[in-house]
Amino acid sequence: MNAPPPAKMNLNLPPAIVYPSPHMPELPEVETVRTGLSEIFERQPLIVRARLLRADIRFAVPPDLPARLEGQRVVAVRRRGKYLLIETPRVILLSHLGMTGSWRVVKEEDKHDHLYLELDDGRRLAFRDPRRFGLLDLIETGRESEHPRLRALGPEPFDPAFGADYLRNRARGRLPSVKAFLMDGRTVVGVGNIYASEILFRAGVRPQRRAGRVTASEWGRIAESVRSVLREAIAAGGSSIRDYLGADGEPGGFQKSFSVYGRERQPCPACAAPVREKALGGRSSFYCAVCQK
DNA sequence: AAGTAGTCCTGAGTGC
DNA sequence: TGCACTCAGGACTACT
Repeated sequence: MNAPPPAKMNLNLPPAIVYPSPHMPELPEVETVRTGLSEIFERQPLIVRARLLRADIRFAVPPDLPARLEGQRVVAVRRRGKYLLIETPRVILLSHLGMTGSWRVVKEEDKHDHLYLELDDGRRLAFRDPRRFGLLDLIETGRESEHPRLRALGPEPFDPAFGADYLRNRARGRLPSVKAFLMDGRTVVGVGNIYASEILFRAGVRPQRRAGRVTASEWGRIAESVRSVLREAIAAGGSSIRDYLGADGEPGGFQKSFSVYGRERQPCPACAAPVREKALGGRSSFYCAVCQK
């Protein structure tokens, strides 16, 4: 798949940069996939056959997964954080796209296809994941809140329970960086490495600030930025569903613009000072030292 | 208990 | 051209 944007590649581009999609599924991409899957499953097709091609992805896929899916009708597709829940009356197929996972309607087989769902409308849906960081599991319908992967997740960014007060209370006394704090799925779901930098740029807060030292008004801007950055990214992805889920499957036209991510040494879009890069907790982080305090 | 480091994987990019 | 090496990322596990 596409590599993340190497900054050197863009040295001569103007500040209003549009990068090729890094194609890394953060919450907006997962929501885009969810929308596409909902359309595919709109008429509640029967899964006539399920085929597990390899079970050794990030976590071992239960061997009885195909058998328990066959004969079921998909009635809904939901999202929790970056997890997708493909729901049937008896079982829920839980999937996480990891870094390189995708769901797509396929005709041709690929060596990175790990699960096929053959539907009674003749379509074949593939879970494809070259790096195998993804996850596939089954949950009994109605018991998703008990699943170990979902149980400890924090609020959705668009949930009323998420907001400035929530963040401030939770961050009290915390030593880790505000960026690591935001990326912790127990704090809030769906904020990955790319959007964490973008969110903190919009909020005017440096990523390396200790979470416990962020002020109330800064939390207000951060909470608002979490929602607005993700909302805009979802809106941008909405038109690219076919790129993710089309018959050809290649994510061609999806483009996304970033203010600071992947732009070290290039001008800040607000003040033109060079964007800085700093590793935080082993993850590359980007910020403007002038605009972010 | 909170915090940190290590781990999984493979394609793309880089350097020689 | 080919090979060795590094890097990217989410989120878990295993330490301190």
